Amino acid sequence: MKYYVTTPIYYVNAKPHIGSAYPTIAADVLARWHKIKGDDTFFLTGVAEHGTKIANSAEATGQAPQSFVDTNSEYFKTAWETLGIQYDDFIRTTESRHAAAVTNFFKKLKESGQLYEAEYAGLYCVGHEAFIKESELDEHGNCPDHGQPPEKTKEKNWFFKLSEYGDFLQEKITSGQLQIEPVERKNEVLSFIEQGLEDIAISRRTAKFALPLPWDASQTIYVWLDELFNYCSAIGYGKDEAKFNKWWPADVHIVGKDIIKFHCVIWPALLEAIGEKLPKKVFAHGFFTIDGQKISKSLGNAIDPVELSQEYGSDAIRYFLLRDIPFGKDGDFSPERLKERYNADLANGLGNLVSRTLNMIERFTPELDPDLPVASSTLVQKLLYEAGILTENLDFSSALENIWQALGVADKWIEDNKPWELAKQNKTKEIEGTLAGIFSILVAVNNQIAPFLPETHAKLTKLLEARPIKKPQEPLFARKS
RNA sequence: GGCGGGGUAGCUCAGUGGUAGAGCAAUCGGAUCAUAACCGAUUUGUCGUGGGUUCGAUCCCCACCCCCGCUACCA
Repeated sequence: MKYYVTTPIYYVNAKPHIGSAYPTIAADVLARWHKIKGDDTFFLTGVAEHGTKIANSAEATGQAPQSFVDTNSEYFKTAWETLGIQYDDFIRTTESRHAAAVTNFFKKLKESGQLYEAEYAGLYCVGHEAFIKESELDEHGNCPDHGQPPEKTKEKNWFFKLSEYGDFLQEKITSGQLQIEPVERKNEVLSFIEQGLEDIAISRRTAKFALPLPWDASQTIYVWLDELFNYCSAIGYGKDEAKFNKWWPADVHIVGKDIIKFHCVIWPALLEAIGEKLPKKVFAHGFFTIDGQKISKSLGNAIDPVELSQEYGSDAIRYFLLRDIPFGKDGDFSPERLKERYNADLANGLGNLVSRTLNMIERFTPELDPDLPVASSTLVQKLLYEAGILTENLDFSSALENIWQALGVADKWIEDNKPWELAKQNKTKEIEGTLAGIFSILVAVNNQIAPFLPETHAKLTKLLEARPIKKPQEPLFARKS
C-alpha cells in the first residue's frame, strides 16, 4: 500500500511557531506510523513563498524577495529538524520545479474550457495595495488598518467556473469519495456549497512576486492556487509521470480549519477540471490558544517550538500537542499544562516505570532472559492494538491515552506482586515471571510510541536490547519542578 | 440576521429517563523496586437560567442568557 500525506505549506512571512508545528508533527506521526507498518509512504511539507505580503516584507527589510524567502524558509527546515520531523520532501513555491508544474497546470486548466475573462469588481484599499473584503470594513465603511474608504475598482481577470461544480462536490463529499473530517467541518463545507458557489478569479493584475499567467503576461496567478498545487508539483506533475501516478491522489491533506474551503471546494474542483483524481481525505485540525489567548503578533505570545523543545525535548512537545488536544478540536496551550503533563505522563509514567523495572531486573534477576516468550496481558494487547487503529484514524490523543493505560497496567502489576518482597524470600521464579511480563509490556509499548516519540523510542530500544539489562544511567525524562 | 456546535467537579472533558463519571490537581493512607516516583481511598458539583412533559430529567419539549464556528476570492 502507498500512503501520501501532506501538511499545509507555511507562509514564510512569519517564523515557524507552535501553530505550524502542530499539523507538521501530526503528519510526521502518521507518516512514521505507515512506514513502520510497511506502507510505501511519502510525507510532504514545505513553504509558500509568493505574494504581495512577502514582497512588502522583503522590501521592508531591504532584501530582494528571493533572498528574503531563501533565508526564511531555512527557519522552517531548522525547526522541523529540531522537532524530529522526517519529511520526504520539502517543497518551496519559488523552486523552478514548482513553477514549471504550475505552468503546466494552468495550461491544462485553460484547455479545459473552464476559464474565462471577465471584470472583477472589488473594493481596493490603497494602503493595502490589495482588494479588501466588505466584511473587513469597520462601521464607517473604512479600512480598519488604514482608516480610509476603499475605492471601488474593476479589473480584468481570468475566472474559473467554480459555480458549475456544486453538484459534483456535493456528490463526492456525501458519498465519501472525498472524506472531510471531523464531521463538523464536513457539514460546514456542505452548507457552504448549498448556499451556491460563485466563480473565482484565478489571476491578479496587481499582485507582486507571483508566477505569471502563461498566456497573459499582464496577469499573475492567484497565489492560493499556486500554493495548492504544491501537492502535485512536488511529486512530479507534468514531469515525472511514473512518480506522480505512484503517489497521487493524496491519502490525506492535513490542514487548519481556516483553510478547509480551499482544500474541500476549490482544490477538488480544479483537479476535476484538469481530469485528475481528488484527494481521498482532508482532515482539519483545530486551533489552540496560548494561556487562553489567541495567538497573535500584536500580543507577541507566539511560542517558538525550537526554544520550547530546548527546555523539554522535542518528544515532550510532540507528546503534549497530540495528547492534550484531541486532533480536530480546539485547545489551549499553557506552560503549566505542559509541565503537568510532562511530569505526570512522561517522567512519573513512562520514565519511572522503565527505571523501576530495569532496576529490579538488574538487582533481583540478573539472569533473566527477557527474550523468552511470556504470557502477556490480554488487556495490554487490546489497548495497544486499538492504539494502532486510533493512530491510523488520526485520533492521536485517544491512541496515546490507550498506550498510557497499558503503562498503568504494568505499574499495578508490579504493585500487586511486589518483587522486592519476593526477593527477600528468594522466590526467584516468581520474580522472573513478574518482571518478564512487565518487560514484555515495555517492549510492546516501545513499539507503539515509536511514531510519536522517536527519540525516546531510540533510547528505550537501546535499554531494552542491552544484555545484561541495566537500569538507565539517566532518566528518560527528568522531572521538572 | 441565517445555519451549526457548545455551556457537567479547581482544570480538560466523557456520559445516561431514575437524583452523575474519567484524567490531572488537592487531601489522607499504604508501600519502598523506582525520577519523593508507585498503589489505594477521599473531597468538591443548584450537570447555564426559568418553565413544561413525566412517578421521576443533567439527559425530552419551550423560552431565555452566554460562548464559539461558518456565512468565499489576505494568505
